[in-house]
Amino acid sequence: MQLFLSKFKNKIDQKGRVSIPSQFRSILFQDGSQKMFCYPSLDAEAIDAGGDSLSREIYALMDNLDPYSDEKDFLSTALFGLSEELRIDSDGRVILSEPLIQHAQISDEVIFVGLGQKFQIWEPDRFSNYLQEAQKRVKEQRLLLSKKNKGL
Amino acid sequence: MQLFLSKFKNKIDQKGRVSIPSQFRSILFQDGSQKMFCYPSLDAEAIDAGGDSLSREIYALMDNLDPYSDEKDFLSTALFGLSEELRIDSDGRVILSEPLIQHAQISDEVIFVGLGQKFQIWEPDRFSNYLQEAQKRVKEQRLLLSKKNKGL
DNA sequence: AAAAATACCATGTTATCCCATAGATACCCA
DNA sequence: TGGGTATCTATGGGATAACATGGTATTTTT
Repeated sequence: MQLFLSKFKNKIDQKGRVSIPSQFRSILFQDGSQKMFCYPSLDAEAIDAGGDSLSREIYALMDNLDPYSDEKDFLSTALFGLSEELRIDSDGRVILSEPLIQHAQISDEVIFVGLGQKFQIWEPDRFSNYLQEAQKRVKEQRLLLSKKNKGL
Repeated sequence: MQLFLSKFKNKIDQKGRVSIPSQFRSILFQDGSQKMFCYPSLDAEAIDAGGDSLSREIYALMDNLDPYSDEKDFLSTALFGLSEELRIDSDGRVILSEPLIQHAQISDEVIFVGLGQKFQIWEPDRFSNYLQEAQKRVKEQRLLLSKKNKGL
C-alpha cells in the first residue's frame, strides 16, 4: 500500500481551484476513482483527506453501529453530513467547499501534509504553529523516555 | 453503492418548489424512478428521504414484524401513513407536502444532509443546533472510537 | 371557473472542460 | 560531461455546460 508522505504548498486560484500534489494524486487514482474524500478534521483546524480506502474505513465504522440508535444518528450526521467527495478535474485540481475552507481558515494557499494512509490540508501559518507545538511535545516526551530508555 | 454525502442549502420558491441537490438527484435516479420517498423523521424535527432502496428497506423492516402485533400496527401507521413519494419534476424539483413542512418547521430555505443510505431535510437553524449537539456527542464518544479506529 | 399541478422557458452563477505557459525535472545523445 | 530537448507539474484564462431559481403558459383536478 502506498503512503501519503511529505508536504507540499500549493496556491488556490480565483476560481477556488487547488492542484493536488501529483504524488498524492497518483495514490488517489490507484483505485480508479476521480474523487478526493474529505471532512473537517475532528481535532485540528485542518481538512482530513484521502482516497477510497479512507472512505471505506469510515463507512465500515458506521456499519458496525446499531442502525436505530441515537449514537448512529449523531455520528452519521457529523460524519456523512460533513464529508464530501470532491471531484478531481482533468488537470488534477479540486474546489474546496466553503464549510471546509471555513473550518481550516484557508485563504489563498494551502499545505498538503502526508500522514500515511491519509493526508491533511492546512492554512500555512496554522500548520507551522501546529508543527512547532508538535515538535515541542516530542522533545518533552523524549526527555521522559530517555530517562527510562537510554537507547532512544 | 452510492451514498448520500455532504450538505446543501436550497431555497423554496413561492410555489413551494425546492431543487434536490444534483448529487442526491443522480443517486435517486439510479434506480430509474422519478420519485423521492420521504416521511417525517421519527426522532428529529426533520424529513427523512431517499430513493427506492430506502423504501424497500422499510418494507423489509415491516415484514419482519409479527403481522398481528400492536407493534406492527403502530409502526405501519407511523411510517407508511405518513410516507409520501414525491414526484421529481423535469428540473429536478419537488414540492414538499404541508404535513412534512409542519413537522420540520420549514419556511423558505432547507438544508439537505447526507446520511449515507438516506438523507434528511432540515430548517437551517434547527439543523445547526442539531449539528452542534451531534458534534458534542461525537467528541465525547471519540475515545472509544480512537482505540478501535486509528484512521479517524 | 378556480386552484393546483405540471410543462416549458429564461437567467445568473458556478463548475467543468480545454488549452496555454512557465518553471522544474528527467532524458538523451553527441 | 554538457547542452539541448522533451516531459511533467502547477497555475492561469476563455469557452462551455450544468445547476439553482424565477417566471409564464398549459394542463389537470375538483
